Amino acid sequence: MATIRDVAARAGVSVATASRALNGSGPASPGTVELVRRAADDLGYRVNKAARSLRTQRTDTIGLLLSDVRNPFFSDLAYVIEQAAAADHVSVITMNADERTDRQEAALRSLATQRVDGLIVVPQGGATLEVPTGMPLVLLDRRVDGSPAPVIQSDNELGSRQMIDHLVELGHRDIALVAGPQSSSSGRERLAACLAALEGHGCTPRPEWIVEGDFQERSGHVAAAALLDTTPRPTAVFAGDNLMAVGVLSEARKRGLRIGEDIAVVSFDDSRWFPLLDPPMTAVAQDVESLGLAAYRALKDLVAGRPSGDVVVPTRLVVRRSCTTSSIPARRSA
Amino acid sequence: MATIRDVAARAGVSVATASRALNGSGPASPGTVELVRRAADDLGYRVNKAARSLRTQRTDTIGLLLSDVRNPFFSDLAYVIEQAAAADHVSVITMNADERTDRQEAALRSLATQRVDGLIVVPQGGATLEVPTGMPLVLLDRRVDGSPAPVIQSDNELGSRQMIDHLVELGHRDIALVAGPQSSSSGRERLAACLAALEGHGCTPRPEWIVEGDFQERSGHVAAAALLDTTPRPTAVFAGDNLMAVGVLSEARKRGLRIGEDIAVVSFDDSRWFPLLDPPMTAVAQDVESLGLAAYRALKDLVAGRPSGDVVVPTRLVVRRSCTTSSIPARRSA
DNA sequence: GATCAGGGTGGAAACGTTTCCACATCGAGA
DNA sequence: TCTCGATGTGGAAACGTTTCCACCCTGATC
Repeated sequence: MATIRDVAARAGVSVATASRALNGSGPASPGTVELVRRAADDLGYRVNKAARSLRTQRTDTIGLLLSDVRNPFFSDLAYVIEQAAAADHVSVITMNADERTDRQEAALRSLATQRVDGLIVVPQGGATLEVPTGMPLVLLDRRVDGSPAPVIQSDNELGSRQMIDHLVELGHRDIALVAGPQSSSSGRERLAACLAALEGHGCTPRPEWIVEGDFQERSGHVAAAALLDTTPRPTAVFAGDNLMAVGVLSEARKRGLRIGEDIAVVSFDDSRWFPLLDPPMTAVAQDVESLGLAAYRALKDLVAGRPSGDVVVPTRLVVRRSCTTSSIPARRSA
Repeated sequence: MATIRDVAARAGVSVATASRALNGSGPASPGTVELVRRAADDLGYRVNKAARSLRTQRTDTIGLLLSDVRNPFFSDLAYVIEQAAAADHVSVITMNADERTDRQEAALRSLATQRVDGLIVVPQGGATLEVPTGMPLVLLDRRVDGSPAPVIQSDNELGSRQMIDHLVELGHRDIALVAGPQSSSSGRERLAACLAALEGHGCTPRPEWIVEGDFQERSGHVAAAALLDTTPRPTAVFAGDNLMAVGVLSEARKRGLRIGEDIAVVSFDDSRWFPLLDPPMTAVAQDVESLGLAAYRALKDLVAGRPSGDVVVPTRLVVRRSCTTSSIPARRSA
């Protein structure tokens, strides 16, 4: 591959001049610029990022550490962030923690040796986030205690309240919660907000109606299996993310329950698939576009040395048909 | 951040020795190794990849160019490939072409300046794939004419035949096809195989029953809109990927058609969501794990200078309930 | 006509590694 | 005792950039 040396030689100028001409980083006569550009084109020259990084101490690359790429919520976030970064000619190295703290550590080590300019992390609960000191860091979707990094997240309190209010309005009083892992802030916040909202309506759930999952589909199954065997059975189940909702849904189906009639199933987190389910699922939609853009912008600020703060993005209730009222016992029909 | 110089100083050895000790790349006494290791640990030393790459001409990074991360088929592939690479301490830079050729070009340019060790690409149809000469390259899911790069893909011929045979066996004879873009090899192969299979059964479809989409959800809507207005109406629609199937499904629903009763809708490409749809969708499942691993292994071979060849991964028909027989006219009940 | 400002240019250092080469040490074999 | 090979070590070059600095012009200002 051609180096800047080759380009300079072909253009008949020095390496220094070639560099300035290509980057516009210093004085260079229009003629020279043209000459160097042409030489670079002819040779198919592409700057060597490793060499540039070594010299400039920047990589024009950021790290994105997700907890699960296969969760559409996160893959959509990755999409938005990658798009925004590409517009700035910044590359994104996406890694996966698979909801595991050891993977998170490994990924962070790897990102550190890459000397990425900054990091957007969806942190694993229960782990201390070991990031090289001085490395710009933005937390996405979840917070971690004691970290000074800005946090970009949905308004979990609002979203939870919207859904609980909706359910109660429909007449539900026996509402079960499949919470996210309580080691994660989003899991905690959503559960707490749901409980507070329920409390406000005077319908505190039975303890056995609160089950902790891990944001993955399997745990939705397991939780539903436990929940649906209780007597009395709850009339509605609110799952803490889209994957667990899917788990709950298929477990309920397997038991022959008609969703939306025998029992309501709803989800925090919307999904493009929800409108097509049987029946279409009511959900609290997160504004993925805003979340991703805010995270990228926050990181960009940090990298540029500007201060940056937390962002809370509002949620929106999307009512579909997975919680019609027919399942509700008469006592509440008043 | 500590450099190897600092480590060497702290361990009281030369830089050269420190490097050898840390990498095991040359002779070093056990005592020295221990000493250097400890010094590195104390300092929290992480090798600077840019510097290493500059010297070694390797980056231990590969590029993965996808056509659409938000398509679960591809995000699952990304997951598998990233996992496999991580086990080798290889990083993956994932980029998105968004099914657009200009984005593909931009991404390839960017990947070239990163000097990735190799490239796994899901190529856009209709574009010539400009990859730096000598750069190891593996094509995934789709082939491109004239490229000598190994191709890893599902057995489109088998999958198409499995599905057509199944439909015909159920009594369908009026089968419509929402094909993938004919600029992509997978789109072409699947359509050709479907037509051949239909021919074999003596039921060549009417021209208006063959519609070309672009693998995205919207085009499924559009195709279905056209298809469902024809008279006679086809009794079954076979979509070329999971996203277009979703589009067809929701369009059909919007028109009040009962899927699996009034009309059958099936898909090339399975999805974790398909079992939950209304009704659960019959699909040709691709073996994503095998595809991803094969692609990574092929690239690894190429990077190591070993030859590598095409891989065709078998598909599997997953029968659910989106194509029961009630929609089929009597003429075929014999 | 001398001075000055500033644009354009080239030489060379520096970034942090790895690795080639030369050298020293040591034990074993002649 | 001398040589030899193996082993461990350090110096220094090289990878491809960017950027500091010094230099040479040119044209304008005094």
